[in-house]
Amino acid sequence: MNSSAHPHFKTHFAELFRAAANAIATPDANVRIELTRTKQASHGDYSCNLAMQLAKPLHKNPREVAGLLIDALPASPYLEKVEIAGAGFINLFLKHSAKQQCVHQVLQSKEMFGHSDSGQGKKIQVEFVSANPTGPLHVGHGRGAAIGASLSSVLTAAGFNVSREFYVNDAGRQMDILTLSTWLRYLELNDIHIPFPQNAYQGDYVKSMARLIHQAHAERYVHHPELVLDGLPVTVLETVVSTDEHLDLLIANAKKVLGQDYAYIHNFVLTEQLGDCRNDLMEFGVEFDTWFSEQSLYDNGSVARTIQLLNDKKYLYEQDGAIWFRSTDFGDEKDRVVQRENGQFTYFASDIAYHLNKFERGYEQVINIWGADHHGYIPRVKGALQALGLDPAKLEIALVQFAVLYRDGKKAPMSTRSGEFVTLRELREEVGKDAARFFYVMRKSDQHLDFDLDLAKSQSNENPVYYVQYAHARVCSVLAQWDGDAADLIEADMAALSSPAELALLQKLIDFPDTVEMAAKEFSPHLIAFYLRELASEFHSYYNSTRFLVPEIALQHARLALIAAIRQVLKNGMTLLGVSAPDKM
RNA sequence: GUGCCCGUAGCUCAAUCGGAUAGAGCACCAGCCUUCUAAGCUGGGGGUUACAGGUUCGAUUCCUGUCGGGCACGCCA
Repeated sequence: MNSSAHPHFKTHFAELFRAAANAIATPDANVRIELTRTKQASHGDYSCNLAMQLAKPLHKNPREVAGLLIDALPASPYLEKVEIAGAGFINLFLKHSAKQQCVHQVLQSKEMFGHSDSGQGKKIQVEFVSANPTGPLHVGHGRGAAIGASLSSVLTAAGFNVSREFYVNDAGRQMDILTLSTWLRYLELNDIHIPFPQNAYQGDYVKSMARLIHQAHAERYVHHPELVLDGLPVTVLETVVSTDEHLDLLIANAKKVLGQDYAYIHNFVLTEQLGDCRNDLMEFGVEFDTWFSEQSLYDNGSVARTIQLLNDKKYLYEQDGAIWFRSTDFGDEKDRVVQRENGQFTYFASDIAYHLNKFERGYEQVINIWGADHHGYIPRVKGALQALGLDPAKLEIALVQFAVLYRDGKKAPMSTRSGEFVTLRELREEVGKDAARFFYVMRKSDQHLDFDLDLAKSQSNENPVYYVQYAHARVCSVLAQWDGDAADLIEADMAALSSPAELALLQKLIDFPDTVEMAAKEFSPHLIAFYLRELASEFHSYYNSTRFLVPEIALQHARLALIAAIRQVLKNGMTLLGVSAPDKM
């Protein structure tokens, strides 16, 4: 990347303009040097608005400043010409040779093209998915998984030291409800029929787990129904009334009558669901470096210690028998309970401990990918970090809007508890991993995603991932029919590539590293998806207008080298998104 | 009711911390396969960037208000 033969143009030109700005003795040397790619060919390849920024402090009109800057601009071997345009833009035109050399760079760097060291090895953690292990992942989780995985890959490519983490909520009430649900299903298998609460987990996977326990342990966990229903109103015997109190009583009874066996069932369902989740995600191309247990924060005293720390700093107070954190000191709407009247810590309490733990592990930047419905939770978490003396700016919360499912043109219901949901696994099996991964990151993460199941399942040519993959397969096909060795193309002379389409393609390849950097900086993997579609589009157009296997060897090799480079960049981009790059379609 | 996010072509979405004539895909219309993969390409119509003000050389972008939509407002997780 840093070879003087292959400069990073934006950086290179920024240095030239910095020198020019200093030379004309600007009173404000702190201006940011901005270089942007132009939209129109008549505006050159790169544009700089420095003259307009300096016009005011220099008390001169922008075009005059532009003239001074150009006069002071050090010579560059890559520039064909420099022009003043519009209100004072300075447009840079690259020499053809400067563009052509990027083919060599791509073919030499191979899968590393697009990688940079701009992240400087900074330790950064991305926490995502973190779904309750109480049932199969659904298509909503899928979006967080796809965005988190792609963003992690992008950050890695941009030179960050990335750690992917899944926070396992194994300590809460939801796990108790799943444990109870499984046990009730197990009792049914033993001909003990207790009305199954509506707000318990209804899914078939609960029955499956009950069968596994039944097969392995027969009637070992059977208890008399009267004990199970102890203390519950008589009416529940006939109905499936389902209040939280009802459920909590059942859970309490289960813990009482099962004793040590409760922990066994709890652990069994947790292990089952976590294993299922892990496999599901692995098949989706999503893997984690760390699966972090919430329960461990209780077991090793982290939660109690963290709360004590907040208390020492005078951010806690007691009211109505509960312990509150004064989050309003940090802009939250109201104070929040960290320890309930019954002595139980809240989820918020363990979450504070968790975030403190993240920074204790040395991460310089932490990114949480959350569903947008959690946005109200941000002020209290950031507030807690601030209270603990940490910089809340080091925690970045990326909100992901839920995917809204459409089936037969209507919204599909989504509720884990009721069992009416489309699972991620189902989606993968029907539309394929590639389509699902690409589809999920096709739009900005803070935008709603309308997921048309019928369209996604139809395998029609409307699926955008095929368009990009097809470009890759087409290049493979051409190179397979050429009787040379692709490795030799690195030596090809690119001077023959001078048509507008070819020069535009060369510039597009040059743009790839910038796009990766931008995606990393803005936490926006969708930029990669858009880039790939644009590159594929330009290639398809080029393919239809130009023959590659032409008789003139120099021209043939130059064109083949170009499409080989395009193939490499398409593959690198698709890899970032977890999409495969097939050789044939 | 309060807070946060959003409102761009018929539909789904882009637009590089404020830049030049706001761009793609789908849909619609008209064309292109005896030539390297037609899952492709070429051309066409489509817009007061919800609305009204403000800030400045310049606003889809920033500020205020109105309208419309989403989400959140537990001693749940």
